[in-house]
Amino acid sequence: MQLRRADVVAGALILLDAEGLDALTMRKLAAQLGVQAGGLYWHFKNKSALLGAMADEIVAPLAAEPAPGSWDAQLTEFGHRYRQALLSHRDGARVVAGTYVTEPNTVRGGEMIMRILIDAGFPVERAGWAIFAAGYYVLGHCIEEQAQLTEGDWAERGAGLPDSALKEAFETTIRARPEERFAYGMELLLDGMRARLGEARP
Amino acid sequence: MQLRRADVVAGALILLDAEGLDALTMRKLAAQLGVQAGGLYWHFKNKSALLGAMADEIVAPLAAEPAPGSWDAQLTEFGHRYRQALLSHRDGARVVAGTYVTEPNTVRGGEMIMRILIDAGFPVERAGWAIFAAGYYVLGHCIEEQAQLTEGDWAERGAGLPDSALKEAFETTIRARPEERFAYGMELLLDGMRARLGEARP
DNA sequence: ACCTGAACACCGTTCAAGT
DNA sequence: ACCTGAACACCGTTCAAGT
Repeated sequence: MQLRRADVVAGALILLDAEGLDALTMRKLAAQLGVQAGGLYWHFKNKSALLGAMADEIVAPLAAEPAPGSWDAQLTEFGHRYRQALLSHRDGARVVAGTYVTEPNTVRGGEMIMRILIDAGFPVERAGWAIFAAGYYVLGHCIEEQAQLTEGDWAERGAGLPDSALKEAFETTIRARPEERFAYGMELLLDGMRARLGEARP
Repeated sequence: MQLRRADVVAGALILLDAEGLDALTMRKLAAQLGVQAGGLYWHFKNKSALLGAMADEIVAPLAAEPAPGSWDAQLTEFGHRYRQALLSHRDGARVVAGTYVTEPNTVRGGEMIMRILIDAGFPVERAGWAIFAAGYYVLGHCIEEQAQLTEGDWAERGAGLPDSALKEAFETTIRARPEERFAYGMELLLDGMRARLGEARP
């Protein structure tokens, strides 16, 4: 039974979950699929093309329509859905961050978010800027969330800090419930968007 | 003449600027410093410790006091200073993103930013959350800014997209003056912080 | 069309031994 | 204290050749 492109991606995601991004090598993946390493290059031009395909798979939940509601509720929903998608695979955020995907799910998701903001009254250019900004936030947050799992306790790192407001902030931040902290940052950005929208059409 | 730790970091930053992060190897660095690869491990436990030291060097401008002014002006200043610092070395944003630094400049910078927000009236925990959020934004923005240089024209990527609101947003976003786009995202976050601060103590 | 076998040109890291 | 020499255990990628 031959290997199809989709089998390679599926196998790669299994290996990712089992061993993490740093241990995801073409050789290990090939072995798991019962194939020689070179054989993978018939399906993918190189490793980064494979990672792109994995990223698009991870981000697939973004291609679904948002529930009806106000533009800010829909945007919040997308933000949380994006986070969940990234967290659904080990090192998922790092995989997605490392690729500039123009594959189907990413594109569909991006289009829907754009439509929400534009329909809400944002000029096209500002809508793009706002969405990029929110995207950076979500990615950064999730990369750090997932780093905690891999790197053992962050408390260790905090311990390296001198006593200070920073240390206290660091520790309370790290100890915070991640969803709550994530939602706070999303709200910060949404407050900003609401303020800017108010200016645009009073 | 022997190599000191600081010489290794300085040499690494030169190599980084010349060849980029992906080409920064312990072997090339050693060759440039006139030393064997193994010799570097006397100065640094491993490559990631070296990258941490490089990150702290890159971020050194954050250790300077902000100009007197309102809390939001000071925060804006820090944001732009952070961006400039990241852009001052090739792939600087990726170097900093890949390390959780507890070294002197990072710590001092972090403490000053915390103090600004706390003095402005933010509770410690929320100040930490807000600053992490802003930090993710700046890093993400700069990583993408620097990716443009290395990856050739982004227009190429945009060309892969189907015609849509997303494509238009993508292209206008990419074509925008980076400082202007950066400032817009910073303002979004600051608007959010102002709104939250208003609630906290009316 | 899909994969093997084998090679090429690298990596980071360790560690006895030298000075 | 600081570094050499040499090895260990890997990488991603290419490509003739097989089926």
